[in-house]
Amino acid sequence: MADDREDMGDLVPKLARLTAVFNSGRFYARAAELSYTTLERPSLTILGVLEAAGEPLRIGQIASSMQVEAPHVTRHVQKLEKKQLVRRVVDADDRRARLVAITPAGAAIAARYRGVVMAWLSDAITSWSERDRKEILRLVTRLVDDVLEHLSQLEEKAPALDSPDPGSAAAAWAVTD
Amino acid sequence: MADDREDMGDLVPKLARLTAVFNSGRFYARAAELSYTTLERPSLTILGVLEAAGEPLRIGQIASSMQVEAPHVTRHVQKLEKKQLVRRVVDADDRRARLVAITPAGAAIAARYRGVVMAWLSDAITSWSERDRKEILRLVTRLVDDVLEHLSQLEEKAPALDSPDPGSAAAAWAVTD
DNA sequence: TATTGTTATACTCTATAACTATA
DNA sequence: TATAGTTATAGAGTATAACAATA
Repeated sequence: MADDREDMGDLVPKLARLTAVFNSGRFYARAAELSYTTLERPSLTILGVLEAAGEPLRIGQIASSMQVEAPHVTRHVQKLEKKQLVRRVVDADDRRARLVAITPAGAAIAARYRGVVMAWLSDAITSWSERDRKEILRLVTRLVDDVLEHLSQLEEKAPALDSPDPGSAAAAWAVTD
Repeated sequence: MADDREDMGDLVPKLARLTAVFNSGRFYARAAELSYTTLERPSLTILGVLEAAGEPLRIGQIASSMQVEAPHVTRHVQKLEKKQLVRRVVDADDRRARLVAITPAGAAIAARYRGVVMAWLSDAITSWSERDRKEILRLVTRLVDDVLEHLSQLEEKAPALDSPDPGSAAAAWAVTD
């Protein structure tokens, strides 16, 4: 168990760098430019979520998928609606909610952006074997699923951690920032 | 080739979600809480970079590693210095530069934070086989290396893309946002 | 009374531009 | 003249709180 964690410890800095690259303004700016879009990053992300889902989603579902709070999604959906890249329909089953649906114009932009990133990623790993390509797709897919699953489990049973027990062993590590 | 790209297309949304999770404020807030630190995220990232490097680094090196611009690093290094989590020494070889070195207190915080993330990641994949764990470490490591390599190649030969040729085939795709 | 979403506000993150000092 | 870094400023990204409407 301790050994497992040691092994995985090497993965943390790697993932940190990977996320830094994909999340960097530089990376986004370049991909957006090649996609001929002036949309802000969260707007493009929303289009991507809707495209991947293949069906209209609620604000809450989009927020959850993006790991952000709802108001953030609301604001960008409003901008997207003005540009007619999404449209909103009242959810017949629950009239508090309104479903966000991607329009053909929105889907075109999402597909173009994804195509740019895809081509770029593909170019980055041209030297990989067929087997390694299949493996990374399988393992990253599984990692995403398990990480999200684990995260939602933590959130269910977690809220008591706001004020840690000062007498606990963990608190004894505490170091002043 | 077109097929390769199709396959990798599935990887894009997965990576997007993975990076969204690791980069989300929620995730950071939780890990920081468990690490008993009140440092801001970029400060913690800087400590992580210094810890991983194992030697003092220049501002420019840290910025490059984080994929951000130098002024951003400067500001956070100044905060870290006030808290005595890093110290700065003039580079004897080039007196324009000053090396940023992590202090024992800073290293303690970085290690604790990494430990939290590591344990959390380890818990998320407890059900994985030994083989899959080794594989994801190997493949993600390779992916990071290749992606960074490819990115730096693009930056070398890229700057001409600011104003795409309006007559090109690519520009013909252009769709108004 | 709980839940879905919106509006208002503020803070964090990051880039660009202008500047200083050394090479 | 070019490079490493800093200071100043502005804009993008996101969270929290207060509210409205429906369940």
